[in-house]
Amino acid sequence: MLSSELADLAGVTVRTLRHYHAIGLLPEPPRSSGDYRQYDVSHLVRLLRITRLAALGVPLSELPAVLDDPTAAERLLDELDRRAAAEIERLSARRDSIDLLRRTGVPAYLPPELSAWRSASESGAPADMVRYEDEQLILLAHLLGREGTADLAARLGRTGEAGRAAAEIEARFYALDAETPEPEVETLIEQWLELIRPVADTMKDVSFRAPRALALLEQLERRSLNPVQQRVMRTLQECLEDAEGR
Amino acid sequence: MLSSELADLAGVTVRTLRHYHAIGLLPEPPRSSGDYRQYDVSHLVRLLRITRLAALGVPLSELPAVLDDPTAAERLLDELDRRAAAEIERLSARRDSIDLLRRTGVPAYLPPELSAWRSASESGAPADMVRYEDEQLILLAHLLGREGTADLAARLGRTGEAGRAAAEIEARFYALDAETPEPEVETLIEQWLELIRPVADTMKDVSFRAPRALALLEQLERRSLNPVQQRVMRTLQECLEDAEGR
DNA sequence: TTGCTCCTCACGTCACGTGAGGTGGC
DNA sequence: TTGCTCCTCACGTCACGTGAGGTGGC
Repeated sequence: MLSSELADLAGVTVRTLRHYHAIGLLPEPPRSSGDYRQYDVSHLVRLLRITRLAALGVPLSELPAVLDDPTAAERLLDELDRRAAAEIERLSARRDSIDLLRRTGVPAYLPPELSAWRSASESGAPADMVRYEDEQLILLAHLLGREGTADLAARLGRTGEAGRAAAEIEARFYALDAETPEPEVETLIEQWLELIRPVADTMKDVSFRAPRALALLEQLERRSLNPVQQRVMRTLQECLEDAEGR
Repeated sequence: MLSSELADLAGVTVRTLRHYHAIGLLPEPPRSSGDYRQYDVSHLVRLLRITRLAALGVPLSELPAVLDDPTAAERLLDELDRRAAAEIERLSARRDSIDLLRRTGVPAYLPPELSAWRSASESGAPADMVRYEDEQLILLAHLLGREGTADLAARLGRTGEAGRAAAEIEARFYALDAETPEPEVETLIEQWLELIRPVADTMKDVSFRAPRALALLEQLERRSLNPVQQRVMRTLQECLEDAEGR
């Protein structure tokens, strides 16, 4: 039979046959007139043995050994099974992420676990503040790790009244600039402190994967926040540290 | 921070950073003395956005679009999910095969579904007969397809007494050669017919995936069986056809 | 001065896919 | 004579891995 017949019978492409010839897996058959390859049933059987093992995940480079020695395959099976299981694990996690992304409706480059913490885009904050918030969440989620993020999201969930209050404060924070009257800034700090104090202990409790995590988050603030906003953040932090010191 | 710090923080290799620079995904940072790249937190965030999307299965070539336009990702999610699901399906089938191979203890290049049909290796048949039987099973399983093989194995299972009888007949068949006395050949044919007749209808019933399937199986016989064995096969077939004709 | 880390090419990986350009059989 | 199928190079794919060979900072 000709190349295309063999390929069709075995469910592969003609190019695959050529490849197997090139690496010595499949013997070259005799040629007919016009240099056409004439395969017979022995080539089909050889090819089926190859595709069978390839479907198990055996690399082509291992096939010469495995085709000749059945025990060689047996030593491989455990490893192949482990790899398949690990791959399935990865792909299942991927599907879970996709599912969560769709349910939260958040952009795909964001950690969906923290989607509830995203307030800027809904409160109509300026574009650069939306961007800052997104970047902060991306950085935070990575520095916390998968478990740490899930843990924090569970402990500091943003549901109901508390969530709305936090979002409202943040909206006012994102709107701050040099024009904001000083009393308004003061009021914001006071109200924010009141909201944060009860959960400050929980925040102290989180463990980051990198020692420089807090420094990185501060660098992001310095890059994205205006002077008034940076002053507010500093003041908040000092007040919390004072409270802890006492 | 330097290349290796950034890479460690993001959980990638330095080579990956270089690759992302080369394809324009990650901007080149300024250089310090000695031509060292000096990254800052903005590069880390950009990198994390990239790895996040890459982990979802988004190809790097799509990333420039997806990073700028959140809706672009949304259109991709369905496709990515389908691909992940299909991959999982493939890998699960692979694991099932590996599991079945281990349970049957059959060489990995054989179809484990038909492992019960493999008698030559256990009955101490000559090496070329073991080989023939294996090749026949490989070819048969492929020509029947996954479902067809499972179906046939279920309907013509080789368990208990009938299985032992078949194996015994086959052992005598594999031992046939020019030295075998004619009466013994005749007896074998008669006994084999008796065993096969009740299930001949079931055999007629199977549908092959390729029209040339029977011709291929016959070609394999012609390549591997000696003249006496081929004569036995022909006689068997003629008797079954006669019985059908009546 | 000695490692250590950084740098830039540049080829390799894995299993084929995809043309380009040419020839022979129905 | 016209398609159709076969043939042989040979470069491309995808996301980096892996040296080779050289330089600068602690």
